[in-house]
Amino acid sequence: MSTQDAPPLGTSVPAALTLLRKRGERVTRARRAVLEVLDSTTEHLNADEIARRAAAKAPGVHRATVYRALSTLGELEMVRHTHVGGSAAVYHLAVLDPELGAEANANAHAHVRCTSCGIVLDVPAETLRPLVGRLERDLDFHLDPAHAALLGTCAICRVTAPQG
Amino acid sequence: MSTQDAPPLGTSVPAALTLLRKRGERVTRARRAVLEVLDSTTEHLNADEIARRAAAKAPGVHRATVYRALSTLGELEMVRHTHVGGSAAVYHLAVLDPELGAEANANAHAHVRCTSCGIVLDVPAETLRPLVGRLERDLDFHLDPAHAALLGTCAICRVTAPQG
DNA sequence: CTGCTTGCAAAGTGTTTGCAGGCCC
DNA sequence: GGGCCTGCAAACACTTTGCAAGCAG
Repeated sequence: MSTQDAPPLGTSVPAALTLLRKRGERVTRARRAVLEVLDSTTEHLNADEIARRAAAKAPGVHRATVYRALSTLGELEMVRHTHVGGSAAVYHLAVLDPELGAEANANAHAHVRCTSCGIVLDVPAETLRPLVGRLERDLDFHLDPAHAALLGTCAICRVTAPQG
Repeated sequence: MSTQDAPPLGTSVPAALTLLRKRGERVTRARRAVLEVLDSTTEHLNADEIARRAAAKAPGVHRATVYRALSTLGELEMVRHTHVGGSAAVYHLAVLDPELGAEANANAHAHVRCTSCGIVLDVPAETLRPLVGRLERDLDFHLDPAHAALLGTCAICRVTAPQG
């Protein structure tokens, strides 16, 4: 539907593990489980939910370990997270292309979240591009559009509870 | 510098208290202190810092009370808050015009925050307007540009620590 | 007086960290 | 086998809440 297909679910883990090893990082049960969880969905999962699902795949994996794994994978730019309002950060797999490395973020997108119902909507990176350019020029500020969600009210909630 | 002057510091409290009473809310020591703190600066203060300063003006004012006051004032649209990454929300006085009510938000602005040094920069509402319109059209989503800060890297940090 | 607000303490989220032991390479 | 990772528990930062007393209107 877009110019670039979303990566097929459940196919990125082997490449991710290879990349991990290539970077001198260890491949552990916990890290594999986290990657599998992230690779199995397109949802916006928070650390707690990732921990729950990871523990289902690899019993005993601890929440703290999931946080550490997400942190490590984040530093390696294999996983990205988004802060969404005041609540828990949500994580997703970066598009991993063994050839291109972590730059192949063709599915990079920003998020907006409805403060009324909590739904998170994806916004194509292209939509944010003008703003990115503007901030670059005006403030010399390099925006990372995917790192924080903007907030507002979705169509449904606007009808349900008009600008109360 | 802009088409609209920033409101002069230290002048909004009386009007705010009047508005409070007009809405049937009580004027208390804690609420007055919070309003005075917010009215005395243009900084981006979090609840903890507001509590610290409020306690200086009105000894005994408790952090929990400050949170409650900020919440109440927020519902009345006299105070706005911004979520900035994963850290504490920052609060500021909405422009209160007794004639116009809380809509007179001429100084409304969005924020961007440098993930490296933490500095928060203001972005004029005007800069976000195209994005607001775009989301309105594309997703029927009503964006509140001031409610969450976007993240990125500021000019100084980009030089100091070039892209990772 | 009435009951909204407060102070206090405690609980609730979300996330990080110190330490001893375990597993990857 | 050496040292990175993990499990656990505890600490941490931010925010909310139950309750009895206090003050605004």
